[in-house]
Amino acid sequence: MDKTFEPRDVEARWRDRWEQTGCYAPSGKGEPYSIMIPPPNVTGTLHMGHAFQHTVMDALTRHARMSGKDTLWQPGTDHAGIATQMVVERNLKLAGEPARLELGREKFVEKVWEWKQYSAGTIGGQIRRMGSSVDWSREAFTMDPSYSKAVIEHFVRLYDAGLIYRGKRLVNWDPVLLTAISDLEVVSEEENGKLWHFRYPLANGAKTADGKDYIVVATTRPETMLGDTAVAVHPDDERYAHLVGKSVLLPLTNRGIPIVADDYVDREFGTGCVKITPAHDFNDYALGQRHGLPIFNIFTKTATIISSANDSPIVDEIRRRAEVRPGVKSVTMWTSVYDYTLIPEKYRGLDRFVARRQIVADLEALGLVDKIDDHKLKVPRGDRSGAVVEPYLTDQWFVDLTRETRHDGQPGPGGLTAITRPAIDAVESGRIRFVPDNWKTTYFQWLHNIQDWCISRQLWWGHRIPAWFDDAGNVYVGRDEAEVRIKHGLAADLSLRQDEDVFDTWFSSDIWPMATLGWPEQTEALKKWYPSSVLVTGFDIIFFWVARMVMMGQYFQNDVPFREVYITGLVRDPEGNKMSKSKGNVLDPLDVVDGIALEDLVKKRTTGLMKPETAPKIEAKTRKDYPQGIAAVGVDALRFTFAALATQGRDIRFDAGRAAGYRNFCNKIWNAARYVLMSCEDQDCGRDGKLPVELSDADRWIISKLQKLEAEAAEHFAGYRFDLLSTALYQFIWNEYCDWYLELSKPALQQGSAAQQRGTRRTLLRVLEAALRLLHPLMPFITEEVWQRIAPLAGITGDTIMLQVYPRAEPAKIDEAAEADIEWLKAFILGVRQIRGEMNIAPGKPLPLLLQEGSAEDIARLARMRNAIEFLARVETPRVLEAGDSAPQSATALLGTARLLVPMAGLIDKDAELARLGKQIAKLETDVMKTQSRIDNPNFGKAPANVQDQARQHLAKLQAELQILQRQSTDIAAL
RNA sequence: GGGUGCUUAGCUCAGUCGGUAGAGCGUCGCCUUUACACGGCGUAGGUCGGGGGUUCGAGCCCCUCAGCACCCA
Repeated sequence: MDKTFEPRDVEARWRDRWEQTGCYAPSGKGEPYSIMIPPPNVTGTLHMGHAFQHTVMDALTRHARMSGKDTLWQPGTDHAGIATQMVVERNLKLAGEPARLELGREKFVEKVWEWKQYSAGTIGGQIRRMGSSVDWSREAFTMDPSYSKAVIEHFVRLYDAGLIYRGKRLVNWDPVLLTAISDLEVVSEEENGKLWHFRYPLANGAKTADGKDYIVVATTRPETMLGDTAVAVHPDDERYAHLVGKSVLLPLTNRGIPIVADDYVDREFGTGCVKITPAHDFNDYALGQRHGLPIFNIFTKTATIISSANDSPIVDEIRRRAEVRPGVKSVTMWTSVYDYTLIPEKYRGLDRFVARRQIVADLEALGLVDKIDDHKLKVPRGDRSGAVVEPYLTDQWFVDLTRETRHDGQPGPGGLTAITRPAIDAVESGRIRFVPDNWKTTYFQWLHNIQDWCISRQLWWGHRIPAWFDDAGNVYVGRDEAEVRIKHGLAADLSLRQDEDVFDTWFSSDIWPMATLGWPEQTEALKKWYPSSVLVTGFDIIFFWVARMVMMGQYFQNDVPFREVYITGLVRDPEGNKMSKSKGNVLDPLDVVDGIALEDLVKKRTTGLMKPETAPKIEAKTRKDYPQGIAAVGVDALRFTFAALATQGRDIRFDAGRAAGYRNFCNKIWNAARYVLMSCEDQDCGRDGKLPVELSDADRWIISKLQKLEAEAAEHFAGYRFDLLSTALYQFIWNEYCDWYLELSKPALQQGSAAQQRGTRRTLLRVLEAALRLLHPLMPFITEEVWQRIAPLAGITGDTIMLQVYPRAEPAKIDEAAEADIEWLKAFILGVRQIRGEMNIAPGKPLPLLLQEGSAEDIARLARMRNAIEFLARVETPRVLEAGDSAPQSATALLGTARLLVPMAGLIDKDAELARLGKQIAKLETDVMKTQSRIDNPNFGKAPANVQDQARQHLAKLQAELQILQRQSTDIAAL
């Protein structure tokens, strides 16, 4: 074996072999266990967050597999409609190729497919390199033909059940990407703006209470005034009560619009008068609905002012279905107006922000601007484009999630009953458990305030909506055009055109746990692995994805899609910022694995930026965070780092130093294995059991400790405590096995009998072999590599550690006596080391040593473990002092009630020993004081008896120790 | 405005049933001892965000204040 662990070689050796020999595929035996990968977007490459979650999933998968379960980790990728479409559009631009609209739909979609092949390949490569044991034979993609069929199927079934409707509604419109987006894709942040106060002249000679012939409305969006269809005041507002029912003359347009009363109006805000633009504001829309106001759309889909009859999607007058909804005061006939001639010519065709400036200027010229205040407001922007989102009236498809009964009046449950409530119930009833538990409140909160889900997107990349229109505007839904014609009895020559739009991506990934297993067919795989065992994902997609999978799983399979949801934290940069390409603080997990020079990292982070001007800042931060670049740590160390940082419900700051520390841990394991091999190869390791084997205290101690570790590992897997798991493994391997057991094995192998040597070798091998299996789910590569060499010597056969059984504790092997013996031994050796270390005595120099006031047990232990003590403490044979013996002046260490004495003659400086004792005495004195005052508390008698006893015993012990040290100090001082 | 977290050693974080605080990294000293310098041995470092309460006893439970983060409206 090499002297240092070289991860690259080892990883390369195993990852292909595991995959090719079918180790990743389900065994077909045992209890089913499955994890569905949250399909990464085919937008590029995996980031640290993926690597983290994949580490967790792979650990769970390997653990389940080793525990004998029929384990499936289902891989795949998501087409990620809008995100991927944007990536491809940008690539076309960078390559100087024709833009999307120039190419046309068919050619463009071909380009996206090319990109998908590339991106999925990159992602697959990354997943493979990380050692993730997914079943590649089942790899899925949300746009695969079979998957697409399932997407269509679930839409048609929901539609047929009256749970999907098409409606003209205000949606969040992205005027750059030209598509509707869902509420979840809008990010609102506070920005500095203005609050304009405009004077709207009263019509027909009406006057305000204080005699003015105008009222003042306040607005943050002056340009929308062209679409105003009312002014609203609060019904209880005395200032305006007499004006309700009267009209104002809308400036610039000279349209008369009514003054209405509605308690939506906040009397305290602005002037208490609000201009109402139902077509361009969600609140105004609702108000307009209540008051039967016309909806006057003034924008084209690129958010310029309409200028011709073809600009708006609203092409004819519509009549709102009479519908009673909560909050609707009256049912009114409701009319939408489209008439570009109502807009003064000078504004037609202007961009919304240009129009704003023009309108303010024109009102100013007319003396109608009352005042302009600075104002902070929440500006809604599309999370992809960053453009200000426009509430916009368009035809879209919705999933009903809010109605008790069907939207169309047919008998049957509505979405609230059929979809939303069962999803709430799945978690409320405990059939799905969130880990950590408190995420369920987030889940409930969203579901209790849910809106209908707009599932159509005006994109080209995605599943095209299976709806067809005839020339009369009738809509027919079916699995394909042929089915539609049959289902609705349409003539073969009736011309039908399919809806141009595609589904929201989440309206395809919502069936991921079912469709990847073959749904709608009730396949064997579906029967076996649905529900999946656990979903591992981030809290940021609880709404987008988790809740929606629960909805669809409950609806279609009448069962939850997963039994547990383990919510991971987000991986952040060293300062705690979210990692994002635009911030330039992303890390490629493989750059941590392979290492990267500072200059390369800077280059990687500053090329291809959306905003090239941010490059200097990004460069500075990168140089600050990683002044030496990043050292290669290998896959195992990176995985272990993620596990160690995976504390419950907390985001994790990635710390390259920590990863380097775990690389050292790998090296430690490697060298421990080297030592074990050197000690055991070509030796009698007690394998055949024919010759006598004798286990020492140390052997029984480490075996006992191993049992406790195994029990702990089981517990931590069950509780998803990968942080505690990794700490326990690290402690055991480094601080018990390497620091103590390996050292103890040295004297045993040098000086022990044949039977003792056999016992030691067997224990060295068996404990290491078990530790490797325990560690394997977190560190697959190094454990496999080492196991291949160790296992045969331990008498274990098998092709791979992957398919070995995960160690389980055997309580019978717990040996408290041996543990106590070794704890005593450690204390003994530490006492001597402490003196040696603090007195600066060379480590190799053998010391004389006396044991004073040792109990019978101390003396027996000393006799039994003398070899180990002499070897590890580097002492001459310790001499036991009898009761009457006088001791020379010595440096002292306490060992329970006994004392270890290192004679000072020629070794130890008087002052140094006094200083050392002084420190220990000071510490003991404060401890004594603390404990004493606790006992002296007059009410301490109320504490349970055992606690009192414990405290008194503790005090007595401290006092005894203190006394010994004080006496010692006085004696030495007197020299 | 509503909700969820967080604040513990220089840094990053554990801390289970309330019993008197731990780890890794870093610091400082000694050591090229035959598994490992990606190492060994030793050492220092804490008013557990502030205040109040419950309790024999609070990092942990309750109240309150401050700061930070995120989610929803």
